[in-house]
Amino acid sequence: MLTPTQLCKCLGDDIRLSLICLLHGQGEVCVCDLVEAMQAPQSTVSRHLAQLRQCELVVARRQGTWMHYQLNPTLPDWATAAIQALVAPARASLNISLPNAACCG
Amino acid sequence: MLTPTQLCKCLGDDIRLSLICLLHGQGEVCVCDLVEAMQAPQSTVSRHLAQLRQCELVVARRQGTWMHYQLNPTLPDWATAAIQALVAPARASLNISLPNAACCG
DNA sequence: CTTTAATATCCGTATTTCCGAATATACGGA
DNA sequence: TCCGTATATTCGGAAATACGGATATTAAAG
Repeated sequence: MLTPTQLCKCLGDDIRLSLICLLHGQGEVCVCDLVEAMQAPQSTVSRHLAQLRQCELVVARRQGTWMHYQLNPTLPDWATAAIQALVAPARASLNISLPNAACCG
Repeated sequence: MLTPTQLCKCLGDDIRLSLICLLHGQGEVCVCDLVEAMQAPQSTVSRHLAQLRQCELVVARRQGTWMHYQLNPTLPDWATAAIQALVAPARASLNISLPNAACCG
């Protein structure tokens, strides 16, 4: 089960926090869009996504070769509240630009 | 200035998160009480307190040989909100027991 | 000015985390 | 079945972090 320490460890990294920001309030986003938005190597983004999945901060759905990620909609309330508090200032400090167009249908 | 990533890094450690829990809602607490509550070597507690000070999550006041720590009362609102969301579940998962009696006047 | 108590800092070591190229896997289409 | 695309995992090495005993600092007291 997710602990506060684990949540903070997960969010205590620019790439992972950026990914959470990209997913927050966005429904599903596919990996290619995340990779493009992050401007980081695919393996790096994928590794961080795996870590977020491991902590159950995000859930993934396969659609053909594409994977669609979204924030875990069943997070405990305290985690949702903490993320909610962090997203806005994180977007500002990390300069998050949402991917305007989906790479895949 | 404190960034969300920094805040999460600071809170993403059992000892530091425990210290924050011990200070939250408590006004000032002196180091000896924190060391006793943590059951960790004094140098370890002091090192983590220094890190929390560095990020400005806590402030210290010297009174003779004692140092009194408290949560920084001028944290940005988003940081206060995030900490607020985390403290209760952290207390539960980390088994935080508040020091009942102050070691120093 | 020496001693004692409280706390901070130093330092070598152990552990963890991060990176990205290379490789593997999963899937759809030809 | 073979190929190409999307994504995940592996792997070795680099960098960051954590640890705690030893030592330094600060201040009060004698």
